[in-house]
Amino acid sequence: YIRPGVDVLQKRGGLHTFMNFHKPILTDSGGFQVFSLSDLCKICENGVEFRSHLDGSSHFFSPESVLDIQKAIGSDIMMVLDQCTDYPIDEKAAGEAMNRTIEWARQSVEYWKTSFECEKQALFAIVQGSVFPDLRRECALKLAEMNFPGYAIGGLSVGEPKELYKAITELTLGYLPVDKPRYMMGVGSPLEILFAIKHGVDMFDCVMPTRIARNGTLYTTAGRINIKAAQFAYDESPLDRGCECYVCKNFTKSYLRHIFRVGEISALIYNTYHNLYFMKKFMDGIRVAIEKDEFSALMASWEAIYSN
RNA sequence: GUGGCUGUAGUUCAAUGGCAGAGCCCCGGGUUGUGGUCCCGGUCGUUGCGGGUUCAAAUCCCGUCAGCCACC
Repeated sequence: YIRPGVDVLQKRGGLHTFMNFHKPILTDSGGFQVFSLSDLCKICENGVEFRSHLDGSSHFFSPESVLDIQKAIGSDIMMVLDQCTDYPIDEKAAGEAMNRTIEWARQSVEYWKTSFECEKQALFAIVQGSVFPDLRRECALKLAEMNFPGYAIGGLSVGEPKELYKAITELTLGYLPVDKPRYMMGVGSPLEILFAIKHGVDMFDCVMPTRIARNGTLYTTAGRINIKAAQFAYDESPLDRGCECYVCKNFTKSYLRHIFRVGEISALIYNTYHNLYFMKKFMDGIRVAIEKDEFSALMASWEAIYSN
């Protein structure tokens, strides 16, 4: 919306053509940007006022307008506008954000059903309610009544304790329809993904693999490594002996450490590529294990390697 | 040859007589609904060298060495 702009994406034939990516694309509504860029946003009953970080211009997003944008750019799975809350937050404020999220979801699904080709572009709802079980239950049940094509759990992994995160995830999943995709937003680490899948989550998205890659941390089948570490200065082995990706087949840790430290752009690309390759293989491994009924064993083996 | 300026952490620089500090670098950790940002913690000193004054010197004095500038 801000850059390159809806008009560019539309004239270039939508996201799939623009990116030459011909698989399903999920787009977020901007609800999380409201949360993470809260200094530039003001929330009211009808939507959110957003100030561009590029030129300071003011824009207003409503539940309907964010769907218009996602429609125009050709999203396959659109997300409703929601209100993500910070942690910690008191129950009253969390309840207000939840009620607003529910009301916006109601408006969203109404607009979607009347103005969209529903078979072509799906719309997912987002459960809020912070760490309060009563709020999570109420939100999940009310959204479930609206019969969305899929449901997301939002507002987690924003700083709450690990045990609270686990309890709320499990509880919320229990109130969402099992015949619809259940999507955990913004998660996460390998172990968090395993935990979530164990309890029924079907979809994820997360910046973690790419962000930590850009900052020098790589996933391997032997745990996380920090390529900046001095111990790799003379290391002639690949990032991960068990990995067949382009980076592992061609470069040593010593070289990857060097190009990262001197700021070579290629280092960011290689690191990112490797971590995404790892995640793909990680997820494929989970699918195979589930098919063979070996999920528990696989989870135990990863837990022995990763501590977070 | 003469005059002047400057020498402080790996580096760029603070500290004008009173516990020698900061940024960067370096070392370690973090990053949860994308942007290299950012956050947290840590190591590092014969204050060019030698003497002197002083209770106390990076600081004042003498000498010396090095770099730079100007002039001859």
